[in-house]
Amino acid sequence: MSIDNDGKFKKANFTHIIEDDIINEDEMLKLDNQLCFALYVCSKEIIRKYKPILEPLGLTYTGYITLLALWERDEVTVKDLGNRLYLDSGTLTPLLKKLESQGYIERIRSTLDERNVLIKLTTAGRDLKTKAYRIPRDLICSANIEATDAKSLLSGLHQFMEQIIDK
Amino acid sequence: MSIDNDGKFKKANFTHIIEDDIINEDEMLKLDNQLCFALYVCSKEIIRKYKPILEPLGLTYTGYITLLALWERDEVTVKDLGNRLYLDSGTLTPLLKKLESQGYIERIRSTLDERNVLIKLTTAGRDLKTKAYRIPRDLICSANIEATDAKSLLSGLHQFMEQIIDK
DNA sequence: CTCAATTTAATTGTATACGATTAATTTTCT
DNA sequence: AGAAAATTAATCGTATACAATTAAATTGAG
Repeated sequence: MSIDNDGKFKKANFTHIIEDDIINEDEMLKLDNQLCFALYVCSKEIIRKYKPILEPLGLTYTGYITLLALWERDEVTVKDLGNRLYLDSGTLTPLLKKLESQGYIERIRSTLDERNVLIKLTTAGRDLKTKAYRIPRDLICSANIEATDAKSLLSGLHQFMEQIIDK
Repeated sequence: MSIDNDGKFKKANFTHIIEDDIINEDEMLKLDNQLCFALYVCSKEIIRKYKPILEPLGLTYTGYITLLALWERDEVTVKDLGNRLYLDSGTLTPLLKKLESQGYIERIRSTLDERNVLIKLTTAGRDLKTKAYRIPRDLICSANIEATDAKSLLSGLHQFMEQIIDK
């Protein structure tokens, strides 16, 4: 328990000691101190900036990251895709049906294990990657992102995710 | 334009020069290099961890951050709340109606300017703050978050948001 | 003073997102 | 082999989220 300037005990359940700072509980409830809120706003705002860039390709942000995953590894199950994208079948099934209707992927029930549906890029889906090369650049430009800041933030996030995921 | 080891020009539209690294466009399209995807996954996973903590109070994450905003500044318009939460009236109106039905807030059409609807905490809404004090601690605990990491990530995010918002 | 422009919240339509459940299939246990 | 358990994708219900539009009120220009 800590003792403040005038020598009185602080009530333990009203203070946290983090490094050198004492942060009281009112501070902890301020929006500016919410890590999750900052993450949430940041991701939403960037996704908004993706919108006009992805729109010419007929893609939403979720469709885009699904294709990113498939360009890395193709002919995978819905389950595998969900693990990589942190999405479940409730989200993926309608999304994949749309990408199929757009001609970017095929959904093929596996014959080896009929529980599995394999997701496979079509030629059009594979070819789309060529057009996608400009997307990261266009985003960095339109969102005014500094590459160095983005890189350090990204590595901080990866480290953080290691901590919190599956705990 | 850069020249590589064997003296040939690299195709400018296939390379980026960032600091000392040359990152080719295939790398740029990998999920692990997507800052937005990391933000998006991180915020979703943390919001998932909030769920069981907020559920006893009858709150969703959006309801929670709305109350956080109101505990800081009360009797505000929907517009003001939207500016602070980065949400528009399409999201807020139904959310605020629900918080009203739960007895946490009142929605009062302003008499000074009848376009405005003022959002005002009820006594129950103000009293809920006492129960909310434990939420940040509970989350940090259940999500296994290191306070020092969270603090540095948060400051990195605030700095980043300065860059990208309203550009 | 009056009409056009602006502002505000609500509404509508579309797209996510996830928990829970379901149906079909496969695996495991005995 | 055969029943129980586990796995997979799909479905259902609920909650976000946002762009675009609408309706009402206020402001501003002439």
